[in-house]
Amino acid sequence: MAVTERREKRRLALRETILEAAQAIVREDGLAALTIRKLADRIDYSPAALYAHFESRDALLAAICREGFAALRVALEAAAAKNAEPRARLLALAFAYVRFALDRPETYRLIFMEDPALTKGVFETLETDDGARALALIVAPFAELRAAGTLRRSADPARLADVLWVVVHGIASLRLSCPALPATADATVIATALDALVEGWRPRSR
Amino acid sequence: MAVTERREKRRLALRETILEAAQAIVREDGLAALTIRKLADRIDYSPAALYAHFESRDALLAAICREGFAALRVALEAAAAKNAEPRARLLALAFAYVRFALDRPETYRLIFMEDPALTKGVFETLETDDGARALALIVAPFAELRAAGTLRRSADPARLADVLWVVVHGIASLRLSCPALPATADATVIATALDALVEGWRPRSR
DNA sequence: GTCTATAACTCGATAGAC
DNA sequence: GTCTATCGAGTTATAGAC
Repeated sequence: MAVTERREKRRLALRETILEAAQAIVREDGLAALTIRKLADRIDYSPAALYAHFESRDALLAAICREGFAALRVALEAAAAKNAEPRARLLALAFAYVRFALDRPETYRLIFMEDPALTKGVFETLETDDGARALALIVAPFAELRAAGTLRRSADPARLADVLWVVVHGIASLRLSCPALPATADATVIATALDALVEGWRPRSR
Repeated sequence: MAVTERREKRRLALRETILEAAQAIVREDGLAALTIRKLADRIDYSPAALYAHFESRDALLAAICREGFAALRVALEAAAAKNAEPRARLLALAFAYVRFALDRPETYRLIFMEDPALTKGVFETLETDDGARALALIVAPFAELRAAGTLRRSADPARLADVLWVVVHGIASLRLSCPALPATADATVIATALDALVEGWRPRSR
């Protein structure tokens, strides 16, 4: 079946080409600029051809979302791998998260700031549960800090991780929609919040 | 000049009618559902008539934004007024903020999660500087806590206020776009973050 | 599978009559 | 100011030829 095999290979390659071109358009001109016509034009196919690979524009968006989220997880894993010390790792994770959002604003926007239905659908179909793995990266350092006695026994690592996530998402999404607004620099907000979380949950002196 | 006066009054009333209908559509079906045609239909005017009152759809959106932000400020002021004690006031402000976003999701989205250009334009033309007044509501309690010796002298109230704002915006915007996501309840995230900020910046024991 | 061609819409905005 | 009528440009999606 070498023929059908090659055909399948070509098919997947074209799908990939479409996806990459779509991401490029979204990256360059934003989500609203992604139209089937423009996309087809860019890769020299007719608009109708795309429908053989993606059911609809929404299906295409979902695919972009999934790829984007996977990239975010990779960026976070890279940041985590470089820092053995838990607190430094948390700081690195927070910076990597915000950096990802600022580097790929339209992708981040698509994943976390647009249509809830799209986001929901994407998170439900993530392979290998990217979502849980990404969150686990943030939970782990808090758990380590607690195990080391730096945090109280009553401090719940999952809860602290959610707070930190809320902080970094808050920074990212504000910068994407009202860039001028939090007067405080991103790095300062991250450091202040993380310091507060760790210091605020340190075991009481006595 | 009683005639022109009455005419002006009617004119303003119609402008108000348009604005309210537009807000209703946005509230009910979202920003994308707000079209000139649908709006005109709703108030039994022709599409063209609206252009006598708003230069463009964008101008209409900006007006909705301004009204929405004013409403947010009012909600925050009400929350602040009910709590003399600074820490309780911060908690109440945080809850009021998130509640506003959840009560009027599409309005909140329009103000803080959509087009940066729109947001920028709106914040630059806010009358009586609503923006600064709203932020001042959050800065004040932190300043009071510091003055009372509950926070270190080195704790900057404006910086802590920015962090708290980032937290509440983070919660609000995540709930609007991925409702399922932070597993931790909103109230818990707020309480955890606020506790951390205050406890983490308490004067060192010695 | 991919093409051309087009259906069947949507939209914002404007011209010109009244 | 408000109307009707329409322009011009946009969209997703599909029918049918190849």
